Amino acid sequence: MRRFGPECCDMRGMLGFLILFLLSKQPLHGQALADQIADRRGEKPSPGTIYPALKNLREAGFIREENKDGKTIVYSLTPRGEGALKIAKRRFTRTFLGVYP
Amino acid sequence: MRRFGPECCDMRGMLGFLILFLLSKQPLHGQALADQIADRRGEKPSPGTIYPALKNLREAGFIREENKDGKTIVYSLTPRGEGALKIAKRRFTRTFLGVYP
DNA sequence: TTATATATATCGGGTATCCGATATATGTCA
DNA sequence: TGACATATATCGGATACCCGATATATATAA
Repeated sequence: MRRFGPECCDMRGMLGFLILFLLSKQPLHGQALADQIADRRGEKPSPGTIYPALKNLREAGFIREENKDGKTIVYSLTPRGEGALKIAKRRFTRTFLGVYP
Repeated sequence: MRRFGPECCDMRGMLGFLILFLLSKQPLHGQALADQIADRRGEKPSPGTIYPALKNLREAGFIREENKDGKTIVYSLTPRGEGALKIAKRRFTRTFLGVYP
């Protein structure tokens, strides 16, 4: 099926970026994160999507488990994650300059 | 290798969107398009990337060959492509709201 | 306690996406 | 004319990305 960018159902590479951005505004646990993404995209990422993505970001040293409160795990950005986000945002802005109305 | 979004070397799905957006501002041929993308991203998409992407968009009815001038082929948006871009831009804006500084 | 709902985790698999290499055609310059 | 650069095109291959299904653990309710 022919797709392009944000019209299609998945993010194809932008999910990690979006997660970092959302966590930079507010520490969240996995499900709350998925809910916020659902609000934006219109479709909630599946568990098989969100948890591996969080794992990758954690292994990359970009996020950490802030609060393991019983069932939930709250994630927040590490200093390294903040740096990576800053670079990514700059690149994102340059790449998509003018797309915003 | 661990990557996320626009920090990595490819766009993973955003390329078609970016092409549509650039062509909506100005009809371009393949190489000029690749050069504009290079200006934004910092890296020029390879021929094996840009031409299949254009082919997909053309087969989807989003762009057409406007001017076949000797060696170059100038592409521009069709009405259908404009409609698709409009939807995609709305979705993009919602999804990445707040990312721009 | 038992049953149910929620949160996290992982694995297998499908596929879109992109690149490198290569090929063809056209234009340009000596 | 020949040599070379540019533009387009396609193919094979690699892999990143995401989903569906499933599993485990914890919390809550009956």
